[in-house]
Amino acid sequence: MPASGDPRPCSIADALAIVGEKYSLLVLREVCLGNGRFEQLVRNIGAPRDVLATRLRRLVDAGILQKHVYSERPQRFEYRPTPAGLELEPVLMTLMAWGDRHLRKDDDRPMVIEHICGNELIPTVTCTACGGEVRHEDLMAHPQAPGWSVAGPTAA
Amino acid sequence: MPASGDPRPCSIADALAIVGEKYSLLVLREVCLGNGRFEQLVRNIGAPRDVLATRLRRLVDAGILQKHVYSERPQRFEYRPTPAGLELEPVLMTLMAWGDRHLRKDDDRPMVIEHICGNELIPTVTCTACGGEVRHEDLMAHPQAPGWSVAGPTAA
DNA sequence: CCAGCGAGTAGGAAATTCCAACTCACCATA
DNA sequence: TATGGTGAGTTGGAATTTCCTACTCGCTGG
Repeated sequence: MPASGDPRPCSIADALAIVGEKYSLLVLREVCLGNGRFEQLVRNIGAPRDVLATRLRRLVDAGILQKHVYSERPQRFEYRPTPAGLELEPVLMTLMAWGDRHLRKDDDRPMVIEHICGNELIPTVTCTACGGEVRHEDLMAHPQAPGWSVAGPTAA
Repeated sequence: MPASGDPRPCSIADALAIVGEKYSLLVLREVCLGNGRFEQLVRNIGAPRDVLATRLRRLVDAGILQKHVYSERPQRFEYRPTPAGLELEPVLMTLMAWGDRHLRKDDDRPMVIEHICGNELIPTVTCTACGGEVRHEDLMAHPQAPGWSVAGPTAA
């Protein structure tokens, strides 16, 4: 992903420029689960080792992961999410829920997340101000910068 | 993205296999904004036309977009999100908010979304059951299928 | 001394992306 | 009826990335 190419200023594009490359979000999944060692990542994600090394460098540079030494002599590392990285976990949860709903028949979810409240986590994206669920019809886009021409129902 | 490669059964990986390719989520952004025509997509996303054509085919096949005829003779199309596609919009909003928070200094957000409640949308991912915000420390992963070995704090 | 593990690097084949140009159908004008 | 223009792609090759296998390097354990 050399040039962003995106002619619009957009935080979605910017975010994807960092975590949108192949494997990056799966790395984050593993790291959030505590499986942050290189060999674990290779095994659990199934990514080529060199690509993985590149991704890890990038995610560390971006401040999403941190390289943690879990053993001096022999020196061994583990990747852990930074606070910024942890803030992406809700994105993963939302994506997982979407996949569970739309990509699987029945209830054969490969993974269930339990929330501290005791229930299975079914994430909902809500408006912080009013608490209401975020639905397309309730949104209105207001471009703040040039480069945006919005046409449709979500227009400004 | 030929082989998923992911040796684990995982709805995050499955979802990313569909919408995780370069440009796919940007296509969804534009389409949710109502800019669903091929030429608009080319201009607004900055993707090569051939790649875009491939992505659009894939997203339609996956049931995320629908090709809509807005003019017979000359035949002209517009891509629109299906209900399944619209359910990904919260993912985009969450990603945008993350980008706004971590990738930009100050408040130079390129786009502000207004919620129907009258406030600026700041999305929060919450637990549907208890309404609490989803935070890493409050989650516990329970693998339902073989292929999972979880080590860390979020372990089962 | 030899084998083995973790964490990568190196080299080349295979697959994708990128770019510019081209097509095809149709309309508008003249 | 030629001439130009638009929308929605397709095509052909060059430039990048990915993928795969093997290799390295530091260190430990027997």
